[in-house]
Amino acid sequence: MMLETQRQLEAIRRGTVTVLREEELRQKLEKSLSAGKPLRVKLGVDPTAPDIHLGHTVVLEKLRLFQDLGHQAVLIIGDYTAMVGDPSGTSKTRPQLTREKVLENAQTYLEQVDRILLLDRLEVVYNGEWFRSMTFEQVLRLAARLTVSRMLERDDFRKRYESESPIGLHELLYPLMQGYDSVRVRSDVELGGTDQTFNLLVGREMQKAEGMEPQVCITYPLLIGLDGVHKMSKSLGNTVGVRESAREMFGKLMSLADSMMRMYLELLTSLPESEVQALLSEGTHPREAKERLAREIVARYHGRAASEAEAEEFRRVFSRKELPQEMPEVVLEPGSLQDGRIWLVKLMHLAGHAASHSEARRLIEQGAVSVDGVALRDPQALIAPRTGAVLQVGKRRFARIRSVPLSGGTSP
RNA sequence: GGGCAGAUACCCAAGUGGCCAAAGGGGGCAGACUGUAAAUCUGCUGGCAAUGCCUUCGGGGGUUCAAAUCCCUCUCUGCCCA
Repeated sequence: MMLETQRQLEAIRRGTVTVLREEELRQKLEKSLSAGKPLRVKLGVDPTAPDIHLGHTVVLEKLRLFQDLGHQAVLIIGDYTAMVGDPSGTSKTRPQLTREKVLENAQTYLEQVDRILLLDRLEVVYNGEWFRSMTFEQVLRLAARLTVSRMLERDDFRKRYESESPIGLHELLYPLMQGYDSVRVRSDVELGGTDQTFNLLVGREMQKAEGMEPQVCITYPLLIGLDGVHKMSKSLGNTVGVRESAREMFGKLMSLADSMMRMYLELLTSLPESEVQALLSEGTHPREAKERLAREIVARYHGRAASEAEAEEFRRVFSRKELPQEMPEVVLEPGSLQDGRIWLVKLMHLAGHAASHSEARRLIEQGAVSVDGVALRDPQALIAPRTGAVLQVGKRRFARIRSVPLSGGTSP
């Protein structure tokens, strides 16, 4: 029993920033094991965006770890908290989502976590279940449990206050709501990113106030995004979404800064520590290590075969500078041609490789555009498209041209 | 409720009658160099078959030959007083 407790503790400790408090966790684990009663491990998510990215998956992976250890994972869908928008770590008020939007997002959210969590053993709860029917009196009583100065101690609020940017009154309620969730689901453990520390601690206080044994709070680092500087976040555009194609995922991961590799390997792959060490050692070329990392992560969402295929494709296109195996087609209707020719700028726009004609022009002037490997630098250029010709814009945007003959004709 | 300050492009921010499609920085894109890494250097970064034209400086209205810039009004934000 002692050994099992120790084993679980070690598994849980991996990758954490803080376990608060570790001694309580040990006791809870011991009690749980001897009574044969799994711990209730809470993770709250706000379905504010329909797409989840690797940054979100860090804690989800950890919740899965608890499932694997035999504990009860409780996923709270914050349909009500999403209507507030977690102020943690942000410098502005988040948009308040409508209930319909939130529920819609929640649905897609569950579809996406299915790759990570064991859904059949997951307890899913919406916090609207208890917030919806709360009376104003109850809200007031809850609100009396925290002070304004406590809130203003927080970096995020203080900065906003000092920079004279707005803080909505409702935002102050957020930690309270999250904390109350812990009371309602009687959580033994709550997981979150380091930015959640305050919210998690409020959970402890709320539970104590209700005479419950307080939850253990476990925090994990925030995954740094592709820019290598800021946390992964959709508004910063530095994300890898779990629903992106294998190709996109692979490419994005390969362009990761070297300094990010350790973090990604440790938080997103299940490679044993010894292998992680080997990959990061002098003996391994960073490109090799990164490729391994990319393969591991892509395999998680697209399967081994797709992941291997993508690795090969990547070597082909970027190391050997050959053409991709397959690429999107741009179909030219007869009507889009004049005297059998088309304006290059228009072709790029049609292929979706330039948002506007102006942008296409700029790209051409910058030498980013080629057809069949021949660079074209004249924005006025008209080209006679040959079916099968390859349009390339920049290093990574390709399209194969297909010219549709006049009706009745046969393909050349 | 009263007084004051403010809202500029993806973000921050300059501009206070024509020389403004709007300085600078960030971000992004492209080129060089590479390992589609980082760092660095260079260019671009509203739209339009384009030495010109059109739309854009919180919304609406006005003054003027001409408005991001002046006036009125509305909306939103912050500060001070109560």
